[in-house]
Amino acid sequence: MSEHLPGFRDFYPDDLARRNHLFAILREVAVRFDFREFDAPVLEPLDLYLEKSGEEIATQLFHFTDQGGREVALRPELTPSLARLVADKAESLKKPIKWFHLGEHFRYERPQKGRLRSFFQFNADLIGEASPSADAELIALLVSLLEECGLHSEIFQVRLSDRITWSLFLEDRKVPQEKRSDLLDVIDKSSRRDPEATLEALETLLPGEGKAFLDAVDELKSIDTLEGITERLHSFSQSEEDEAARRAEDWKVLINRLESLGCIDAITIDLGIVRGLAYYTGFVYEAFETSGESRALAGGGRYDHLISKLSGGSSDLPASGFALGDVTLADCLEANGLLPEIDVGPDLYLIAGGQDERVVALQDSSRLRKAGYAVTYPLREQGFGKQFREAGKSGAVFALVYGEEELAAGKVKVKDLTSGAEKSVESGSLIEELLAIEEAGGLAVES
RNA sequence: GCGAUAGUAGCUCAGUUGGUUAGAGCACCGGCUUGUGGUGCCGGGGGUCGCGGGUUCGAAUCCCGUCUAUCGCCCCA
Repeated sequence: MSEHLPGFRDFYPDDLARRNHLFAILREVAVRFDFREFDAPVLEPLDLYLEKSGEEIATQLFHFTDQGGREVALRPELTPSLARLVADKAESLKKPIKWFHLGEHFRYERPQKGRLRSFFQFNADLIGEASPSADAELIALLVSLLEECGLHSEIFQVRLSDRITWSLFLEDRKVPQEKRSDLLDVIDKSSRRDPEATLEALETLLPGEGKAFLDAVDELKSIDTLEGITERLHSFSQSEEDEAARRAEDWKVLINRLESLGCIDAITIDLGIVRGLAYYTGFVYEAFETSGESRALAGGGRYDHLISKLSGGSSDLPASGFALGDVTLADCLEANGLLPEIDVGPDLYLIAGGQDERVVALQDSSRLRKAGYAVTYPLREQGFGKQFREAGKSGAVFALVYGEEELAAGKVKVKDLTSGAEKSVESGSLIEELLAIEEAGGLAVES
């Protein structure tokens, strides 16, 4: 039955109106935070993605060989393209770079709730600033985006974590360097896996120490206050100026900024968030519905070495950013009754009695359209009753009636389709009259 | 890629232990209606019952396969 490819969507006008409405909100909020919109190609060299993520990623890409023999792929994410844009002009771009992007992405994966093969993603990145103030700005933007879509902190929370804190934890426990990335992976999964499986995985990596390690991990994950984090980090410290002490200071700066920016209510400290990706280097976060079940609304974090890696070392800039997907966002809004029905009706619906009246109505439609009104009229000859019915169903704000009487008197009858009230106006001053009526908030019913 | 459940009109669904020409509401189109709609009345179009095969005198109904969707696993940039 399905006419589109699996994981792809058709957007009928009502659907697209809703999508555009949401996108307009996202764009507007991003601009308020002084982020600039950019774009990049949808189709990129396959290598761009293999370099970042390895060969295995190819099975999850839409990729093919083009007629020129080039291996190409539809973009599954934006970061590699962004890194190229930034690296190419790293010298001349004013720092910090605050850019955002809203576009379609493609991943060849099993479609599920909240995850399709084609989806739109809002990306925001802040490049060239390594301090936690940049992370705070991004998180504040994320919270604002969700709030302006109608959500609030009782519906969603941004779970905040830090990979450096985890590294210091591993360091403190004297875990060999080569096992750290695997352990972070196990820790990342531990929140959505049953404890037995986690214990088993830990025991494999650290024979004999699995249980003790798991207890220590759970203890760290249970911390949900700045004081708790600070205390724990100082327990890793050897001196007042080592990395653990500096990280405690970073946490303090970040949390204080988030407080000042007014979004602390939407933040939960939760070290259970690690994010699977190896390239994250600092604070990481994911936005979730508090109701629990659904997948992350958004996710992001700091990736200080990625631009260097993707640019082949030609430029090295600290960076941080997040992505917000349209599928989970729309699901969340719908579940909370916040998906608006967008009215796509015209401003004016013209109703004409006969041939002569129609000529005048069409002439007016031309004037009105040039003046900026969305104008429509029935394409076929129809009776008044029928035309009024159509006018009502069209969603138009006003009907303009061109009948025999109006034509003879050089007038047009304006009908407010919401209130049902009518007013005859001089044909020559129609636009002025319409403006006055709109100014007054419509035509009132005579009492 | 692996398991589980489902699939009947554009949408939501009904369809008796297998039995004539598969129905309803909403939506859509037309008429009543060349001067008043969204909210009246009458009528109409629209289905290879997801697709393919099998069992049977006969299949929307039972069996197998397949596709798609949903849920769980893997993954989640």
